[in-house]
Amino acid sequence: MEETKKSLNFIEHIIEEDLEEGYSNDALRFRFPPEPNGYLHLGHASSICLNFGLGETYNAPVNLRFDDTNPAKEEKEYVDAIKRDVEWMGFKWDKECYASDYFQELYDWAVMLIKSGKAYVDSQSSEAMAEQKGTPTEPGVDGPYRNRPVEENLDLFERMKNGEFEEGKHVLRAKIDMASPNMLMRDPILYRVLHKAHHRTNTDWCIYPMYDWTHGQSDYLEQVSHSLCTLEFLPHRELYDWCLDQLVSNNKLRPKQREFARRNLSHTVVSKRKLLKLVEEGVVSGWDDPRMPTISGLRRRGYTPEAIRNFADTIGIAKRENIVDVSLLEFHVREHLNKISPRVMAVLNPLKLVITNYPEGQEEWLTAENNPEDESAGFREVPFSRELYIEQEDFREEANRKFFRLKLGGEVRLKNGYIIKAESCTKDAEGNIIEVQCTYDPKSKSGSGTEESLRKVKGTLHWVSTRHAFEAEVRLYDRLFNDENPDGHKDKDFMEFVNQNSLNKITGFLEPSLKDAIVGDRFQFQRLGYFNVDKDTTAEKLVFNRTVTLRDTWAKIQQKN
RNA sequence: UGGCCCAUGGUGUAAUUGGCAACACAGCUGGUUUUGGUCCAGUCGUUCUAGGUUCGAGUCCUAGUGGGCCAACCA
Repeated sequence: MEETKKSLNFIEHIIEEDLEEGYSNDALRFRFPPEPNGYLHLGHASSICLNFGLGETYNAPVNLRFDDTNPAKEEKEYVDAIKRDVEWMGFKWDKECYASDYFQELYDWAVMLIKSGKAYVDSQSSEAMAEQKGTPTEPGVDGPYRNRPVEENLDLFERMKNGEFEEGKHVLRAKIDMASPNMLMRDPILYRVLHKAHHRTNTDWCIYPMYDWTHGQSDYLEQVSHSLCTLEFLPHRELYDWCLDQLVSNNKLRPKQREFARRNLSHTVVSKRKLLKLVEEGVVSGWDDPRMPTISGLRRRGYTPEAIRNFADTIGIAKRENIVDVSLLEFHVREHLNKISPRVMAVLNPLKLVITNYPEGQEEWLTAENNPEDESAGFREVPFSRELYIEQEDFREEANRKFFRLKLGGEVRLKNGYIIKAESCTKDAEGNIIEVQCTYDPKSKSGSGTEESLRKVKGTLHWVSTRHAFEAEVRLYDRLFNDENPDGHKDKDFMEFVNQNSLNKITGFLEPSLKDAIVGDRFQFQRLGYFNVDKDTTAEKLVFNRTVTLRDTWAKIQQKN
């Protein structure tokens, strides 16, 4: 099969260039390096697809590396959740790595740095150091400890490691240039004292390396060829390279850091800090609340890994600011779910429909196609009887020609069943329609092949038999934020845009075949949308999440009028 | 009042590296359809501005404009 030439993103161009300039394909290695301080979200999904995707196209290994240098924020719970999410996405990492595995090397390298006069122990307060650091427009000035003798630095650093000092008393700083136009080069802190247990090294260490003294070295130790991160790390690149300069040897590969723009999604936030706030303030039920843009939330909502990967591939990667429209994500779930979801009938806003010429007490089982997109999906039987539920929105006493549904005197087909005609309706004291009476054409049965069954009527309705249907909880979701860019307002906090009606729990009436559904099962409720079974399901009650609605042209027509 | 990064339709990304601006989504029109779904066809619309180099510029240069990042013992 001729494959159309795929266009490359700018990262792939860089790699192609490296390959042309003599990089061996065997030297390619990537990594996905999350900090285990929260759950992965759609932004991470993009990065995962980028790195692991590169691994697949170049047949190169990809490490999963936990950037765990801050025990104050990191937990094993997050490590486990991250591994689960990456696996669910369908990717296999080569090595499972931890920055904390390199603490000894990092310490040794720091000692080496001190010995060569390129690092010193600073004993000032953080305020004093901040003051000397200057501002983006003004150079910094040297601090009083900058020229501390090597022996004294060595002694103090060792005692920091031995736990002789409390937090904040001393730090180890690189000696670079307090006047550099790049703030990060103004003698960055390399090590700080933290008397906290680490989820892996426990209390073995009480000094912890900073990000900049860890990331490049970790890449180097793992021989990662291309270290990809988001744009806000661009200013760190100079420091990344400075750190590598201190320790790379000629016969080993020198990693390259390259930066891409993080993906923003409209009507949501993708920042661990902000997602954490939604969880802590109880706006959502947890990190895996189906409204969350986390991978675990999307999974619970009924999204498939394929949908997310296709989405990530479609939006690609670049260097400019962006807000990707959620409709693109929704397109990809629908596209996949349409292919794989069995069709079923469920009524969410029931209106009783009585077929007056259908014998009382009679029932029959009609044959229904499971998935018109998949011949192998087969057929099932659905029960039909005199009393049915249809959707309230599917009946009007009067309506114009654009309304393809049931109206008095009008005809409609009941999906997989008969053509019916509405004759009358009953109202309660407030004037609400509570029942519709209709007649059916016994010869019009679907699939019977009779002349009547072949008749074209404009509308087809889904339905359930009142006697056979069973109740289930159905959770309908709306976007979590009313604003397209909730954290894009300087004067307003993103929390102000939280949609108060993002969750609507209702009771639905489902066809009996659904009784055996188990957690995670996905269905298309015909004419309504895609739904999956939520983990809150119990032996007594099934709970469904609406993953996404079907495309709804009728809703658009109505909006216009 | 500094340094760095970025600028292509409503959205996201491409453009054989200087050679006919393309793909997907969204929107709109129509067709098919026992899901107002799917599918099919059509349509809409773009290189931030001003100069320059060139036979030729989205691509290179200069200036401007707009947006972003940088002053955590976070990553």
